[in-house]
Amino acid sequence: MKNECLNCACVMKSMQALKSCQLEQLESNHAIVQFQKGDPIIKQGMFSTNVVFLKRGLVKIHIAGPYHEQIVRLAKAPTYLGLPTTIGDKINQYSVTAVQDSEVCFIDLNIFKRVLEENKDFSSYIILELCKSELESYRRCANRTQKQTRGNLADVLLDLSENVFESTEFVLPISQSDLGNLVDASRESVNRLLSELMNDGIIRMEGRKIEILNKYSLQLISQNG
Amino acid sequence: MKNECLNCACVMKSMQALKSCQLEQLESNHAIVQFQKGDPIIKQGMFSTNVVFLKRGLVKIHIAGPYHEQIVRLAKAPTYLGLPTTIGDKINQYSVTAVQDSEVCFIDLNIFKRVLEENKDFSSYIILELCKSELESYRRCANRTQKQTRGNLADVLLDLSENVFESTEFVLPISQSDLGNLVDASRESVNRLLSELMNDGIIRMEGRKIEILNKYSLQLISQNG
DNA sequence: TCGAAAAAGTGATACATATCACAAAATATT
DNA sequence: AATATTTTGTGATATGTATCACTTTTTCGA
Repeated sequence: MKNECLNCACVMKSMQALKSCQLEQLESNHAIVQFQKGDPIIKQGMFSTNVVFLKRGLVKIHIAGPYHEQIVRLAKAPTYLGLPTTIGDKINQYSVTAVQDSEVCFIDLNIFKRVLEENKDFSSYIILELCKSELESYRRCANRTQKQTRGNLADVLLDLSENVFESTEFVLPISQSDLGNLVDASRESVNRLLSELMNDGIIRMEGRKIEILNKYSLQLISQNG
Repeated sequence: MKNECLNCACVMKSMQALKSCQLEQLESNHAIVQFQKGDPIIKQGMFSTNVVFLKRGLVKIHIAGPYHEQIVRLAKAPTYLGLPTTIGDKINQYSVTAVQDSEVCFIDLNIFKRVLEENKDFSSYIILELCKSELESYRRCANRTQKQTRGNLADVLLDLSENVFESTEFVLPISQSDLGNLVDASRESVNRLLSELMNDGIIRMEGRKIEILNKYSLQLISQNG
């Protein structure tokens, strides 16, 4: 009987493979669940007792701000989800929702913590990831607040193209309203700015299908106001 | 010969005391340095090879945004400084500057990492801190971007009063210009809003000395626009 | 397949806040 | 003590974006 965890990125990403006894602990205390586009995976305000690992798919990480929902970022598989909110607080401090059909592995928090304690390399890896992720969150926040919407929108389009879909042509995984929540703007502003980008021949849009025609212009817009 | 680290909050904060051999490792690989108000402690863009622990004083953590410097937050002793930027990247991704005379302990990163690996409780503690800090940074970002300046300014004043100085009367540790960098507003706006708070009898100001006259009003302003 | 709900498109208007341009005050610096 | 530099105070103006109010289109569920 082969151990399912053995080839899972959850483990692979931690450079040093876990010992087989640790693998077994994970194996017997995890659950793999399928989620459909739109399904909530982690819900802010609920108890969290599981570490969540995204095996396949794309999700949005979002938090209830003082006035509206803010999308912190999109995350694509393979990656841990909600490590901070699972370890940092018994109650989820943010939500995670599938924006594409996704496959998720739930790992019992206590087991995860035990493996973390038993395996130095694994815990070093997790500490490193947490540090990087916090750095990233500082940078994101500085950009969001200082750039104006046009620049942030350009950033999102570039990120989707380069990192998420790795193509100049892709289908927007979220609504314009959510795009607004991701760049701290209203749905209407996003719409107007997208139209503008179309009129300027920088992108082509048909429904949610987007093609980036002029990446260089987008980069300029991202950098300047 | 007593070990200086023994009673330092750097160690104390990690619930379980370190073993004496670990204490000795820290003892022989740390350096305590005094900083004056205005002195840079960590500089963005420079190599980082030390974990930094703030023993005494008050600092600002700031990052160069696309257009101007942004103050991520103020941090008061005792606390680790720049764990994410020290562990997460060889090059500092943000700066830390003393805003009051401060005392800082530099610990060699390799030693720190070794102790981290050798002591489960310590590494659990650090992981927990990192998670909490990331949660906090999400929350802060959502507030900053969604609230308008008046509310953010009220937040800062409340935070200074309640958490930093623990008094309704205190001396502003930073300039109005920096206050602007902390609430994502221009120096002029901050100035006008402070005047407004004075005229409304919510605070009293004489130079940088501030007294909060009506905490409840400030809380209201923090919550509403 | 039809009706309802959600998403997208677009004009008019309002407003918070940036920016510019100075003057006055307070702090450093030599 | 004298001078330079930083900080603060305040008006006038410009502008990016939110908000409101509607229509059209697309998507979804019964």
